Amino acid sequence: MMHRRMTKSQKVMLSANDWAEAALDAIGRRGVEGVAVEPIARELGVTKGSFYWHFPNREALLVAALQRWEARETDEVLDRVQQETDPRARVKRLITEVNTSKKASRIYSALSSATKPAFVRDYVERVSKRRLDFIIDSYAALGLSADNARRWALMTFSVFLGSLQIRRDLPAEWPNADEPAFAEYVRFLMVSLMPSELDAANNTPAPDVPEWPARSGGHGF
Amino acid sequence: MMHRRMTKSQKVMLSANDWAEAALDAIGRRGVEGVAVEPIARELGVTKGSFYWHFPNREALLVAALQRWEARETDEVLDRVQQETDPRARVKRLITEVNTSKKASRIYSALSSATKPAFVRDYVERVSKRRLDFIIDSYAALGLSADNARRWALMTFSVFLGSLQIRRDLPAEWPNADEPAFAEYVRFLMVSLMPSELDAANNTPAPDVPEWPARSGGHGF
DNA sequence: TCTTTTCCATACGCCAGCGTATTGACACGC
DNA sequence: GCGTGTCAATACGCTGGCGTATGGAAAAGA
Repeated sequence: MMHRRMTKSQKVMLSANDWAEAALDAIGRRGVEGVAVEPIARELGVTKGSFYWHFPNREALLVAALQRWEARETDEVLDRVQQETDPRARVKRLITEVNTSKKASRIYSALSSATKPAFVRDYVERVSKRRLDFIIDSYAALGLSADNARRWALMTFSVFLGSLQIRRDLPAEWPNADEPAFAEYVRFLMVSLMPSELDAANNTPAPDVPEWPARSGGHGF
Repeated sequence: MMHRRMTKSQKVMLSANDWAEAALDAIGRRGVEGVAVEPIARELGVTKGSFYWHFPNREALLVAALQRWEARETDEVLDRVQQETDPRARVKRLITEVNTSKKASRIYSALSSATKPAFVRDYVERVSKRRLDFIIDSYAALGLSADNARRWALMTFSVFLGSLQIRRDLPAEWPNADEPAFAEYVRFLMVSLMPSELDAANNTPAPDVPEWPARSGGHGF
């Protein structure tokens, strides 16, 4: 529901949110350093005279963009996954979520590798921690101990983040969502990232296994 | 073996490699955009008069830094892992390699999210592909089919990349290398990222498993 | 000794982006 | 109509980084 204010002889009036959204887009396309007032103004078809009415300076624009990002990455994304009540379905949803919104993943990685405005790291840390905690809770809901849930969650979160990076750095190696190889890989990951019932029942604090344990079943049939 | 040329009254003379190395360091600390001639010159204790004797422009410096990076990330790192002949030991080495050289991982992620000099993506793609291919070969050496080796390798590479990102974005959530939790997590990953002998024997092109198969054994005892 | 080469400093012009100041155009209340 | 508030254009100074031009000092040959 875009509530565009039209005035000045049918020309679009910009709001602070429009600028924040454009800044987020710039982060995804050019990185945090690419959030420059005058280039974004050109993209929006105005001059920076408009910007400095809505914001005091560039840093305020970055903060606004980061607040929007944090809200979206928690409320929206997590809510979408949280609709799944079954923890297994949650993990699967998380995996398939990798292939949605290439733009969102670019923003995430751009913010992750950003260093210059120091407060960016705070937003990244909060969003990342919320995601990890959510996965931990999902595994805990399966009956795993706290330590085991944390281990599974760390691995699953790593797969999630790593998959985003592979899809960007090696797009040719990543199966397309419409190919059968993609569905096969998702099923493969589900098997690998889901503990068995025995794991849930046997909650040892440390995996007291021999060095290279032979695992029976699970993959291959 | 640093072959430092000392002249001009005991002042260190810089070489092109010194500049390239400083540029790599700048990439890790400030990102690709942070590779600026004059700031690096200040860090090296010289002026840009020195730089423009060794390089024609900033782009040449970036190319030199990227060439050094590509050489190091393939020859050195892979050779270190390749010394392990056992494919299982290779994967374990790769996992523990996550916790070494925080600086190298920062460079990797900075280059991954870089967009402005387009040729950066070529270097990232080549290095990433070599790493993935190496992991694929390692799994293939276990007797897996090409498809299965690729699936396992994609998952392991994802875990590797994702772990680097978690260690940077959520350092508090990542176990320290000296804590017992780290060793436990490594063993956990080894179990999860290693196919069983049954998998190697049963090379079905697709994991023909039920939706949520029950896996027996492996974790928890 | 006296060139020549090597490496660096200094000074300059240029451009892009930040932030400010000022003005202007339109909408709306009265 | 007339002020007032809202949003944007224009013009300006400032800074930081790029690239060039030129000079200079030390080392290396001759």
